[in-house]
Parts: sequence; C-alpha cells; structure tokens
Amino acid sequence: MVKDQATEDLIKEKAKSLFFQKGFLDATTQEIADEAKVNRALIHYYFRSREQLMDVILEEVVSRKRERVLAIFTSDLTFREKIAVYIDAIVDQGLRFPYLENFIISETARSPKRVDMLCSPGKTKTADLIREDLAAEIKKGKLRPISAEHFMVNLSSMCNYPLLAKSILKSIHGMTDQTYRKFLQDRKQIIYRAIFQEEMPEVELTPELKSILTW
Amino acid sequence: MVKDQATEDLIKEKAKSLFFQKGFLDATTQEIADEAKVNRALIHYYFRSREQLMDVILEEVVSRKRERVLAIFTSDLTFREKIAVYIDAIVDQGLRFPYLENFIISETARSPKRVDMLCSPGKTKTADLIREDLAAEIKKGKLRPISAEHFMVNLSSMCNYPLLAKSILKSIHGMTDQTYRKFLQDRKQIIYRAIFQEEMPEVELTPELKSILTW
DNA sequence: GGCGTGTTTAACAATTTTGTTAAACAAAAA
DNA sequence: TTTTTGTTTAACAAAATTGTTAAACACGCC
Repeated sequence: MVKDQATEDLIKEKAKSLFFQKGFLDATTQEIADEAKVNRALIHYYFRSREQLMDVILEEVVSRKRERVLAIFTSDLTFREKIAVYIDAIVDQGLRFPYLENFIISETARSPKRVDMLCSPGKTKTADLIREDLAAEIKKGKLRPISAEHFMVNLSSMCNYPLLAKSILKSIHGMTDQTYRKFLQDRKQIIYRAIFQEEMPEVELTPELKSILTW
Repeated sequence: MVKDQATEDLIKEKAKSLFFQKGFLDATTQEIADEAKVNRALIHYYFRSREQLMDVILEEVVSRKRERVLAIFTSDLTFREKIAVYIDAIVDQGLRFPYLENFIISETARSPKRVDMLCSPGKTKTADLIREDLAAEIKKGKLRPISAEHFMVNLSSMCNYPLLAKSILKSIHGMTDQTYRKFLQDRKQIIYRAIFQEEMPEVELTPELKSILTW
C-alpha cells in the first residue's frame, strides 16, 4: 500500500485554510487535526513534526507564487501590460487568501532558516526579470529613471501592504468586508497610476497565462 | 510604599527590546524576565498577565507613533515638506526598531480586540489630517487626483513594507545589514519621487518638531 | 482464510508555559 | 521597636502542546 496521498493532501489543505483564510497563523497540530477531522498523530505520521509541515506548506505556496510571477514576466505582453496583470494577480490572491502574506511575513521573520529555503541563490529574482524591459522604458523616456530593485519594491509594497494591514485599515476607516474588497479593487487602478501616471490598460490574457493565474 | 515604577518600566523596556529590536515576537514571560534579570512572577505582579503586558506595550508604542505623525501633519511645514519628514521619520524608526512594524501587524492580525483598542472611533485619522492640503495640491494641478485614503495607503505601504519584508529582501538581493540600511536610506528619495515625480526637498525642522521626532 | 504492509487510533510521556500563592524581605510609619 | 505596606522570590499547580508508541484496523495478495 502506498502512502495515502488523499489524506496527506487533506491535512495540508486544511492547514492552509487555517493559516491563509481563517488567519490562525499559530494554529496548533490539534486544531489542524480537528479541521481535517483526523487524529492528531496522523499529522506526525505524514509530516514528522509541526515544523516540517510548516516547511512543506511555505515552500509549496511560495513556489506556486513564484511560478505565477514568472509566467507573467516571461509572457509576451508589453511591459505595462505585465505590470497591470501582476497588480491584478497579487491583489486578487490577497482577497482570496487574506492571511497568506501575513503568514509568509511572520514565518520569515521568525526563523532565518525559512528565508534561506525560499530564496536560495539559484532562484530567479523578479528584479532580473524586469530589468531589461524597465531599462528600455526609461531609455524611451516613458518612465523616470529607477533601479529594478526599487521599482519592484515600490510595486510589491503597494500591492501587499494593504493586505497585511487589513484589520487596521478596516478599523481606521470603518470598512465592512464589502467596502474593504471594493477599496482593494480600486487600488489596482491607483497603484498603476502611482507608477505610470496614466490609466491602467485592459489586458487580454492568453489562455495559457490565464490557466496559470487561475486557481 | 508606591509601586516601584523603575522595575515596571525596566520590564516594559526589556520586553520592547525583545519584541522590536531582537525580533522575538513570541518571547515568553520567562525570556522577558531573564532579559530584565527579575523573577518571572514579577511580570505577573506588575502586569497581571502576559496578555495585558502586550496590551500596554502595543498601546504605548502606537500612541507614541500617532503623536509623532500628528506633530508632523499639524506643523506649519508645506504639504510636500510634511511628506518628506514623514518618510524620513518612518524609515528611521524602522531602522532603529526593525521588528516594531512586524509586531504591530502580527498582533493586530492575531486578535481583533487589539485593533479596536488602537483605532477607537475618537482617534484622529491620518487621512483626515492631509485631506485639505491634498485637495489644495490637486486643485493647483500639482498632483494627480487621488483620495486621501489611497494617498496615505500608498505612502505608508512604500515606507513600511520593506521593513516588514526585511529578511526576504536581504536574502533575495544578498544584502548585508550594511547594504540593507543603505537601501532603505535611498528609498526615502525613491518614495518621494514615486509620489511627486520630483526631487525630495531638504527640510529644516523646527526645534519643537525635532524634539518630538527624536527618541 | 491468513499474511503482510501501510494507515489510523488511543494512550502515554515529556516539555513548555502560564498563572497562583505563601513566605521572605525591605523600608517607611507608628 | 514593632507594625504596616508594598516588593520580590521560590515553589507549586494547571493547562496546553508536542512528540512517541503500541495496538487496532483496512486492504490487497498468497
């Protein structure tokens, strides 16, 4: 008999749901087991320890995200279309998994080991993916000079921070979940304008790109 | 005999140091006691429970931050000078207390109770502080139209996110602590330019403002 | 059916962590 | 000096949490 992949996946899925959707970033093995309706010892049977379960999940979710970003930036869209799609993808993901980014930030802040796992030297850097496109834009005078690193940090900051600070934002501005979603949707335009000082284009996705971005 | 304020403060200071500077966001009461070189029970004597110690610290640090922001935005600097000073203050604070923002984000994500404590209805919203200035700038055609809320979110995102994602950024770009500090210093200019498309002005602080911002 | 392999469970052990309490202690007040 | 009040400590209790293990179980295969 082979390891029951279904059960293993179930545990992983339920753990993710607790971490990313319900926001129980410090969920115990018991809570995870309850959620998956299995015995707690099963978690140790499949993943050895809580720590390793975290490793697997973090690794999986980050590499998926990397794939998606890679797909966007290696597509044959124009530079500005790529950025528009990137913003759209990141914000949508944040709406669907409200605590994913919090999880990544907390875990990487907690243990440096985790960071190394995610950012090993071989991995492609987003900044490298846009460097040429960016330089071309700047040369054409369509963008103020800026390094690829700072450009990416500006971009991902404006996409991710409002997701991280969700509860604070909601409270300060007295938003409901409804209005918060609306606010984030609006931000897509806002972010694009902050970067390019012009309106965000409508982008027609290729079926291939669409399939990678959908989940 | 009065409660020994010195001891109480010592515990608070050492806890903050663990949380904000050393990054032990989940430090136990024992670790805090060790750091302050006092018996663990003292923490309960002064703060009743770990939870309440957190409350006190979070409340204190956020209200201090609020004071500083308020001082900046109610000063008689020009709008653009205010923004320049704000960027400078937030980034410098992030360099001095690398985990403060992580602490705020984790704690507010963990328990909604904490959020309410920080953002009670009476509190001044930053967005309200800049609304008029912002409208004036826009009317003069010196800035593209944008709501005060989105403007502030853009601004604080670009200031805070690189602090939250410190370990990730360092790892991806192979930065040392040295180069990371440099990167953040450079960002001050970058952020200002991203917002106003022009160089950041040198600002002469009034002694009063300076004293509030220094700590 | 019986055997063997892999899965699942219940029970247990060990550790960590928080919170309480009673007693020791220090210093000011009577 | 004795009392009183507040501070500090050591020891204890309780709860939560992780990890282990041995036994029960399910299922394919001989």
